[in-house]
Amino acid sequence: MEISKNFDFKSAELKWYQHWMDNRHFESHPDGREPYTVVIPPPNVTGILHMGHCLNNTIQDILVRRARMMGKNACWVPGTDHASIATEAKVVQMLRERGIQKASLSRDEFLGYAWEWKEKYGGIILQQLKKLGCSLDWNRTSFTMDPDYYQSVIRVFNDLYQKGYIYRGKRMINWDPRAKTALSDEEVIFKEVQGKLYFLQYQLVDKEGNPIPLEQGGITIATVRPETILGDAAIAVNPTDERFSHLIGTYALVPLINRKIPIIGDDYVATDFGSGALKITPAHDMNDNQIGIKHGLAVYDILNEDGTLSADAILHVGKDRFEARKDIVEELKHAGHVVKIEEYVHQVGFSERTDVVVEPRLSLQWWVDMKKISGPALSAVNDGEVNFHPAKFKNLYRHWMENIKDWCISRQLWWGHRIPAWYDQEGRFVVAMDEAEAIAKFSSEHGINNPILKQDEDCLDTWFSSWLWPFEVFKGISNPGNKDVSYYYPTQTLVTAPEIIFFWVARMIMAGYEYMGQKPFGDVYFTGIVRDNLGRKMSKQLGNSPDLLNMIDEIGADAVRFGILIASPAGNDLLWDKASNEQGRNFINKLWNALKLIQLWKERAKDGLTPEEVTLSNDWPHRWFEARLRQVCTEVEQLMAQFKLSEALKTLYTLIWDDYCSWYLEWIKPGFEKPMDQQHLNRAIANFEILMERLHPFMPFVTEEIYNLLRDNQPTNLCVRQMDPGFVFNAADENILQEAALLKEAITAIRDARVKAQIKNKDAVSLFCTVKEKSLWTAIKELLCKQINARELTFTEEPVSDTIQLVLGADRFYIKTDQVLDTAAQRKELETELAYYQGFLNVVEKKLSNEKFVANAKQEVVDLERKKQADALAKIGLLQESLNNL
RNA sequence: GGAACAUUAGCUCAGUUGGUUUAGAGCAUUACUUUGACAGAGUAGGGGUCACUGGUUCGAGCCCAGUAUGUUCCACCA
Repeated sequence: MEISKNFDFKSAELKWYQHWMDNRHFESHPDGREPYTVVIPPPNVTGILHMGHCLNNTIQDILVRRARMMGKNACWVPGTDHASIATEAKVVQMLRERGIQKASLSRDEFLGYAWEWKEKYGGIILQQLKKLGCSLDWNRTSFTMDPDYYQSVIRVFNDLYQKGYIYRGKRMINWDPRAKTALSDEEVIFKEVQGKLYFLQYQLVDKEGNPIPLEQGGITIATVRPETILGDAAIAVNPTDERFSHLIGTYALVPLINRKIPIIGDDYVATDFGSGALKITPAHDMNDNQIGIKHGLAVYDILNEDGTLSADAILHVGKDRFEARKDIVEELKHAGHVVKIEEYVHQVGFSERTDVVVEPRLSLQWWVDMKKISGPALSAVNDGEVNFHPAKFKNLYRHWMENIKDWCISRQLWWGHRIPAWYDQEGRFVVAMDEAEAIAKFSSEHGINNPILKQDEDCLDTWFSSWLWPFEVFKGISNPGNKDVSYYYPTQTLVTAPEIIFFWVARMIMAGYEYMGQKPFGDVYFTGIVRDNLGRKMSKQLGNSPDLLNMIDEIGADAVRFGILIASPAGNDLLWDKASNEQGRNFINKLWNALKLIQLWKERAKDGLTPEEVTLSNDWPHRWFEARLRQVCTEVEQLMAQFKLSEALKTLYTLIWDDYCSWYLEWIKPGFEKPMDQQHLNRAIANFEILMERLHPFMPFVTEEIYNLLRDNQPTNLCVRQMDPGFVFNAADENILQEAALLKEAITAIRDARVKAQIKNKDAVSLFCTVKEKSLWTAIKELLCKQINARELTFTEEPVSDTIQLVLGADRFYIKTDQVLDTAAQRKELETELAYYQGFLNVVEKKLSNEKFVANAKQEVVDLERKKQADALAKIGLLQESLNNL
């Protein structure tokens, strides 16, 4: 059968993915087998595939495919996340492009557009995962706003509220003035900003408001946000600060508006920063708020939700906060309050989603009391119920969980799960599953018939739905105890990015224990962050993120999978470079060429060759390779168990490239134009099949294609071939592996000697040797001669003159050739080697002559050194002898 | 400011409880080879005071202390 020159990945990818789908190989149903369940970290419904997804999903696919081939019932659940803020922002932008303002739409109209948009563009990313070869069970595709899922989120909210774990409270939150929504702490990114520190003097007044002359002590405060003085409620000083302590109990006037505020003492104030006196603005600073509560201060909320100044500010009402800052500085200068202005670098919080400066703001929001549900989740990770890979994330997790803060779950958005709380006109509220239930509840609680209630306008934080993902994809809440959730939950492995350990992983563990009574997954594998070859994070702004789909199109999915994985050390970020794709492509080419050779042999194969026709009369190379194969399979198994996927792939790469192609196929290769023995061929094919089997989870398309061609396109599926669990390394293999090491060493050394003596490959030589293990060398001498183009191998006890002499371990070889030998070069060669061993011997003997070493070291260590010494001495002896023979 | 982790060849990394030939791999690089699966190949070589300074030990890439650099997380003193 004609084989194409190269692997045609384009047609193979289409063909095999379709074939696997047609044969329903990715579908899973509960049965008697052990399940292996993985839920995909749901990408944003609006997302498109990038390098991070590529890494993450390649890893999941490897785990799932491998489990499928190891007799497990593998189930990988796909789906998408509604991603409230990100999606709403995209819809708003789409509307703006069409000339529609969100503010002009009703909630229902807006949601109509949003759903339309979601149906059209949502889920593109899932189609893209197919290109990568991901073996997801597409029948199970979930979306966090599917009707059942939506209901479950509402149910969980109701349940937590009833348990008293959810409350409504006015608290300082991070406010995004562009998105006009609250942000959780995790959604705020602090950046270093060059700003100015303004030193402002406040007039001191007595209790009645009469000015105290400045000579007796005005008070200077320092601030980076001068506009917030309009919200000042006090000035605080440290009670131990002698400069100011006498002022505690007196008053100051806020510049420009002349509000009388008290001067209070609080040891929170640092004496060595700024002026030593701190203005307190309870509505606009987290710490000031705490101090305000402590001292019972008034609250002046000077900002509107869009970041403009409110009526409470008195001045500059309606002006943007940054405009107001500029203007107020001018006014303060004018009025003589500015003492000095210093350049100042400080950290400012920015919104992760909109990148505007976040405003700490007092606001009425819904909260989850996390301490109530975090306990089991903390001990689960501490006690190894849930294992993190790499383990270093365990510390991070513990630290966060032990200092966990309440979770602000309301978001001022329309796209998402609407908060199931209903209010009457007086602001009294009930939490219920729906409006009817709300009305009933309200009536009975407040004794009002047919109350007029209005549902909360806000939505829940996206993560408040995705924390239910591992069980709600199996309808664990909407249909409790169903067959699927009982079978598949808890899932086995979660593969995700370390950035969302708190957003998502921790919360899933909490929800798992709270609602299923057990952990959501046994292992969490944290992938690294994909960076470019300069170490920069890949991002749209930098434009350093390659177009993944283009790449797959250009070089093939298998090469891309290989490329990203080989560059991905366990537990580290990976610096990805296009060159690693090329390594993948070269590897595929190597596989393809091995296939071509096998196919060529198939055409020339004959049964029952005469002994003269069979190149190898014994099966030594097969026995060796099969031992090596078992050894590597065991290694790979161990590496996979530790989630060292990259190393597992490297190990297979070496096995295939070096052991199978470079050694094994060469060893069984018949002479030029000689027929191939069918028995040999069969074993080579069987071994090739096992290689493809073990490689398949990593590179599914090319392996499936080769496997089918090896079987001459009989209907087979590598995809669901079952790995033999008994195919593991055993001690009996050790012997032949060592023999092979000797043989390889001899071949390499003799080839090297030939090259150095400039003996052409086609010129045959004669080989003589003095060896210890004569029986071994007798068995493999034919093999050796073929590899180095020697006419024959003759055993001898005496030195052979006019030859190239080699010392290999305790054995010695003589290469006889018709060519004139360059004795000087040979001498140099031997002398270099001699010098090395003498140096080595020195080190060993130095050790052995150290009495303390001999006295203190373990006996086996000393024995080993003695053996090294003996070996080195023997080697030196042989080398010197060779030199003398020259 | 606090903490965690890292620092081994040009690059990316192994190096398992301190002794396993005077430190390994892949990629890159250099020289040579080359017509029978594969130049997208083969063979060989070069390249490292294992960040630095001390310490423990008969013995340190590995353990301890400190220093430097980097990454990440936490906090955010106005």
